[in-house]
Amino acid sequence: MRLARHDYRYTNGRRRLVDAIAAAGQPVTLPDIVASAPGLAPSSIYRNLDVLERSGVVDRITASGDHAYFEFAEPLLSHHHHLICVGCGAIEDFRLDDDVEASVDRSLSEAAGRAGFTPLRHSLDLHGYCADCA
Amino acid sequence: MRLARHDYRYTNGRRRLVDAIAAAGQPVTLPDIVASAPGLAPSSIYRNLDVLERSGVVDRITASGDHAYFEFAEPLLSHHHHLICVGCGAIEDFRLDDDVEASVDRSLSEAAGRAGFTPLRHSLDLHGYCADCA
DNA sequence: ATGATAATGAGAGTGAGTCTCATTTGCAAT
DNA sequence: ATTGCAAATGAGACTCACTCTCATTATCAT
Repeated sequence: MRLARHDYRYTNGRRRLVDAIAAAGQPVTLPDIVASAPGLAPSSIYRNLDVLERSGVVDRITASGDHAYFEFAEPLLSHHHHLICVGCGAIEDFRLDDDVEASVDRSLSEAAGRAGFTPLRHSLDLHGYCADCA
Repeated sequence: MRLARHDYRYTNGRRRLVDAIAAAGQPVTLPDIVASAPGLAPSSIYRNLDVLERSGVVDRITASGDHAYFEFAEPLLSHHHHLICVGCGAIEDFRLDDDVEASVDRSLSEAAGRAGFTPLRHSLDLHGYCADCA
């Protein structure tokens, strides 16, 4: 369990939070979580999302819109990107062909090198209208 | 002038705002703008950034961090991506080779098609440490 | 069981960004 | 130039996502 490595306890609330994210199957906001796990206190959810992020369980997605989105971290899911609907704000995951991903990585490394930049990760998001909003 | 098309006036404050963004040469936050153009009222800057965004003059970059970043829109600059420093939050522009860009576009279109998604634009950002923070 | 310590939750607090509205400015037409 | 009017300004009130506080409660090791 990833929490144990950081001296965090696997409590009831954290289990329900993880379950709620798992149940959604796509990135969720705080209201999404409250809706699917009523009774969890918002302040605790935020605190625990933070703990989970620090422990490498969850990634925070900062898109434009009122709320941040959360999903399981890339070591748990596999590397992927996001379709972000500019209409309703929904975020969906998708994957890219390995060869394209590899060429992107190569190009990014070059660009980083030229700028004296130490790369950690990249994000590639497609913005547009989802099937419902089109 | 792009503002005219939308019945917006090219006022003194808007000129100073545009000048401040131009002078920076890289994406800026509200505090950056206030620092380089003292006397501009924050409420007016925000209002005008909104006007400029709607008019297609300025793009808003929503990264993690306290403030949104603004830079000239892609029709004015050319298509580019961002190096985002997770240490200090600074954002720098960079370009990708045309052939890589083209293959990314092709792959994104395919992925969008599979999901019934209507693409508008993509964002590709590299997160890491800038030369100063490394 | 029992103690030490971390987690919880309710509500107060913070701060970026937005809204309001009385005043000022830019623009067009006389 | 002047006048009239609609749009822009700016100071401050307001909103609301998110964080912090702290007294209470749950978890874990012994």
